[in-house]
Amino acid sequence: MRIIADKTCIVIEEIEHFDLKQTLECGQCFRYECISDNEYLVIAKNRTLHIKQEDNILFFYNSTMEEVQSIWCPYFDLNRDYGTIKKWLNERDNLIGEAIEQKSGVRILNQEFFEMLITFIISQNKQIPHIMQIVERISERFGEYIGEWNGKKYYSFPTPEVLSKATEQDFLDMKAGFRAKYLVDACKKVVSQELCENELRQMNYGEALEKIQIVKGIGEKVGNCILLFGLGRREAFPIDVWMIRILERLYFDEPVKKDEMQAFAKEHFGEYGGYAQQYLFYYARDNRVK
DNA sequence: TGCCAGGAAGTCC
DNA sequence: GGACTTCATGGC
Repeated sequence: MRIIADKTCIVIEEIEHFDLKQTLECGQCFRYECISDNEYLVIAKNRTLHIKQEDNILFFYNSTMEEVQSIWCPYFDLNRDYGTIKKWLNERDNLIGEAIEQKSGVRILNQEFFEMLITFIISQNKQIPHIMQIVERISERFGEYIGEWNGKKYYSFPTPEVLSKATEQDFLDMKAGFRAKYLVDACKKVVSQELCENELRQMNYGEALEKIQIVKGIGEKVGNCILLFGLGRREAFPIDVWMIRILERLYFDEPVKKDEMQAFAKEHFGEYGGYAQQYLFYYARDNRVK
C-alpha cells in the first residue's frame, strides 16, 4: 500500500484485500450513495468523502493527505492485515472459504460509536434501505450541514447532546415506529454518562456486551453489532436471521437455538468472530440463502 | 393481501 | 425459564 498526493486527489496504490463496493454495501454502513460503478459518496466523520476504486487503486477526491492518513485509512481499516485474518479463518475449517472467496474485499469499517448505537437500535426488524432512510432523516433534522453534492445537501450524524433534544414524537415522525422510545432512552443514557463510550472501550468483551444492554431495545444481536462496528470489538459475532440460515446450512445438520450458535461461534472463530460473521452474513444475504 | 425485515420486550404458563 | 405475541413501517 502506497499513498501519493496527485494533482486533484489523494491516491492509494497497491491496495490488497479491499473492495470499496463490497465494504460499503455489505450491510455494515448506512450512509453512502453510489455515484457510478465503484465510485461513492460516503457520509461519515462529520464530512463527506468522494471516493473511487479502480482495480487496486483508491482515489480520494475531496480530501487531503493528512485526512486520508488520519481519518480515512482507519475508517476503512486499511492498516490491518486481512491476509492473515483470511488465512486463519480458512485454516479453521473448509466451510467458510467460499464466503471469503466471494466477499474477499470486505473490511470491517471503524465507524462512530453513537451513530452505530442509534443506527442498530433502528435496525431491529427492519430492512437495510429503510434503516438508511431513517438515519438520513435524523441527520437532516438534527445534524449539521456539511456540504453539497449534485445539488443535494448533506448533514452530519448528530451529537448525543443535540439528539437528546428529540422527543419520542420526533422519532415517530421520522418513522422509527416502536423504536422511538428506545432511541430516547439511548440518548438519555449517553448524555447522562450512564452509558459511556470510554468505559465500554476499557471493559472486556463480555462486560461491554452486558453493559450496553442497559439501553432499552438493545439485546444480544444489536449489542454485538454496536460492539463490532462502533467499538472495534472484532470478537463480536451478531446473529440475525441471515446468520441463522447460513450457520445452519454450513455447520449444523439440524435446527439449533441461537444460544448454541453463539457458543459455537465463540469457540470456533474466537477473536476473529467479527470477520467471519461479516463474510458469512454478506454471502448469505447476497445469495439469498434458503 | 400476507409475509418478512441485520429483534427485543412483554406476557403467558 | 422457555414459547408465543406484539411492536411500526414499508417493500415485495
